[in-house]
Amino acid sequence: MTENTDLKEYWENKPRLLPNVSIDCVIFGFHDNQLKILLLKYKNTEYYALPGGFINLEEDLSDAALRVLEERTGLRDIYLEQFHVFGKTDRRYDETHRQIMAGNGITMKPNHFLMNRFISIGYYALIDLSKAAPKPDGLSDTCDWYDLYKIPSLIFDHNEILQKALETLRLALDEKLVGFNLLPETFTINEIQKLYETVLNEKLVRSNFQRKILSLGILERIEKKMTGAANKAPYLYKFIGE
Amino acid sequence: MTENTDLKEYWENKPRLLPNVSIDCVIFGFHDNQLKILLLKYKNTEYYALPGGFINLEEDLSDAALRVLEERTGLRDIYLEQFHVFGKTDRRYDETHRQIMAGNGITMKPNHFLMNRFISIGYYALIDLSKAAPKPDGLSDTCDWYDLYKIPSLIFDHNEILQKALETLRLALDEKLVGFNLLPETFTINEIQKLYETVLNEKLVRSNFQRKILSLGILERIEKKMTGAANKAPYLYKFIGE
DNA sequence: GCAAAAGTGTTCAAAGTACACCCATGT
DNA sequence: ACATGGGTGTACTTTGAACACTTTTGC
Repeated sequence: MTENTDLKEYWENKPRLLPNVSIDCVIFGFHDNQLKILLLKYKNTEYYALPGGFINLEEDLSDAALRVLEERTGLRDIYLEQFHVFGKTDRRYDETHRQIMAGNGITMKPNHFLMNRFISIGYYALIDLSKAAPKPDGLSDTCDWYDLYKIPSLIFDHNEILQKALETLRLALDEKLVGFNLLPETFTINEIQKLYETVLNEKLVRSNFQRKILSLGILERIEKKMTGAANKAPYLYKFIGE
Repeated sequence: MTENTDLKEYWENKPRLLPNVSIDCVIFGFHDNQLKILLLKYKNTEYYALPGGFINLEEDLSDAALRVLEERTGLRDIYLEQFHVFGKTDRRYDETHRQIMAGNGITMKPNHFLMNRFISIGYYALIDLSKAAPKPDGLSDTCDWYDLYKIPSLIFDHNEILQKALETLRLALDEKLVGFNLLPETFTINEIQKLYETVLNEKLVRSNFQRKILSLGILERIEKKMTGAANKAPYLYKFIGE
């Protein structure tokens, strides 16, 4: 049985899933002083979407979110936070689903389980972009990073979901920084500052930021980092206890 | 057709609801310097529960929460906030459901829609207890206020849901105070302070609280309130623009 | 020495805390 | 008058923003 036969079988029948509920993951990745978002593009369409999935009948909600994240990035043990449930009655996108499936050579019966209203539970994650290995799902042909401030138009209400995730992230940045997998093992204060500036989309005062971030008491100073540049070498830091 | 026949019919068949999803409402009410919670007690059982409900197929999630609130309190246009989704696989309470139904003379078929895993979306509301007219639902015989710090053991994971709601409320108190319907039309600063102290479960310094709450810029001073007590009369306040 | 970036110090303002004092009210 | 609770003032501490100064590095 080829992989494609599996895929057709899966989508043409009603899988053993929690009906009418989906998960959407806003996966933030940081690199090159840019905050990026992981998006899928469905085969033979111009439809971009957040990585998402469904919940198996015997699967915790949070595990389902972790699974979606792992399937798309290969990463495990990642900090994931639930931020909102989107539940308007007009979350029903029969025609778009039909086109996505058509792009994969799959014909949907009128009573297909996707032909229904769905509520979607939003999760967000923050990762070190360089550690991820993005992988499209069966229906999409690309799974790539997009600059947060150059996001294409997304299917369904995914632009709204992304916006809400970003708001939540901005409010939670300080408290959640420890659990984040957004930075490499060791890093300079300047790198964290760039991260903050990118997430908040505003410039911060270097000297004050330094004190503020150190005062959180979550950083441990390691050795200096000789960059080869004609200036004072910054210290490297890591999160305490890691 | 008697009302009881309707009830039996409703619960013995699969109603047109979003399957496997429920709503639970943590309804906080303030009165007599006490923070209370609205709880149901199911007929002919010792089971206490948060007011809850299901989502009609053609109903927004937030409207469903508002409807549950109105059905139990008679109140409309109330501030409601979604705070968490509870989605563990063990949220499946066949035996308890069976007993609740049995208490109402209803026999559940083995494939009844409640005999399944449910995820539950938590909402919380804050109301002026004296404005509410609690009304049991069809399956319960009481719908009453319980002191927050004397909560009985609740069914399912409702104690956990309540705890999470309280944590969210404590963090959001300042920002959400305006939208709250937790106080009467007009009130004294002391009444708000009692509210804060009850919610936070700690004593606050009177003089400082006064300034802090006034500095929020959301209160408008009305006339004095002659209490008849042997002390200076406090001013009454109302929320600006109400 | 000089430019560039890192690290530290200084100053001022805002916000939060502790506590004292005065004011109004009914007995 | 005085006890009681409401309202305001004052002094101190903490937090945070603005900006100057010093240190380190490679050319």
